[in-house]
Amino acid sequence: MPELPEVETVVKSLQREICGQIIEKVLVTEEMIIGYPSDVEDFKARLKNKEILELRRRGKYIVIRLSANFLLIIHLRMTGQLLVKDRGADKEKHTHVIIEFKEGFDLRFNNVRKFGRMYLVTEEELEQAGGFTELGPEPLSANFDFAYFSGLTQKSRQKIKALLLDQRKIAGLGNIYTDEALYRSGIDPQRPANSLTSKEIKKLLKNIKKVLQAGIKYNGTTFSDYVNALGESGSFQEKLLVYGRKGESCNYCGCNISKDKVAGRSTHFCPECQS
DNA sequence: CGAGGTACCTGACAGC
DNA sequence: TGCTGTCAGGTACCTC
Repeated sequence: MPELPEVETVVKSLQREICGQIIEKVLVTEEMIIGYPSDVEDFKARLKNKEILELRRRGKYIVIRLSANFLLIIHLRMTGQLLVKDRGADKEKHTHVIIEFKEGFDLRFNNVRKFGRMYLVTEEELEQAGGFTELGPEPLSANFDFAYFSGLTQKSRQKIKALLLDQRKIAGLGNIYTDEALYRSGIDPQRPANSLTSKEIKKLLKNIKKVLQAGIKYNGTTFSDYVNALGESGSFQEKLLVYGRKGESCNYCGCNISKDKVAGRSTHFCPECQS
């Protein structure tokens, strides 16, 4: 479900609700959600009485900084939701973890497909494990610039779509925003990365940033599951030019938008503008 | 290194 | 109504 703009929106909405809260109790009804520590009782015990200090995003990860140097790191994968709920609210069918705050409300982790994960580590543990070094730069940061991106593309024969989806190279792009950025740049998703001209690289770089910023501005893209921490949908789906528009006409040339498998993912593109 | 496949899970939807 | 197959915003892991 969520890519960078959706995760960013969740973090922002959550920040306002849970900063400064103290954790009283944690309920875990689906143990596979807890990626670390391996003992769920440790997970629960470590969280007890910790204060929520700060929230941030790294790629598609949500990073919650807690007191005593702990970090609660969450990946929503396809269908994860983090929701602020009243203590008495009905537990939904796919609520797998509930973090109860002393003030009387909860943070609940819903996840239909159970792919999402929560990791509770100390700063030291994270560092020992190599931290987030496996993740590429943030696409909206100044580090993600022409020099970096052209170096990346020029030394790879990968299909450009596969490269954009590779979190070790760029952290945060997913299937929707990749298709949108490639379409807006007029680049065939199948092109080998090292076949892009310098002009195309510039254009793609600019459009990656633009499409992500627009996604954030419209609070993300909601097709089915994605909502922010208050249960509110995003609206960027209304601005999509190719994703989910198979058979509809291209805004520029009028021909039908196609959908094919590229790099193992369903890929939407205009066969005319992106040839 | 790159490509392609499988697996993890559940639900929605199309077609019969 | 119900069965079957396909697909889904992500990623890890395997083989060729």
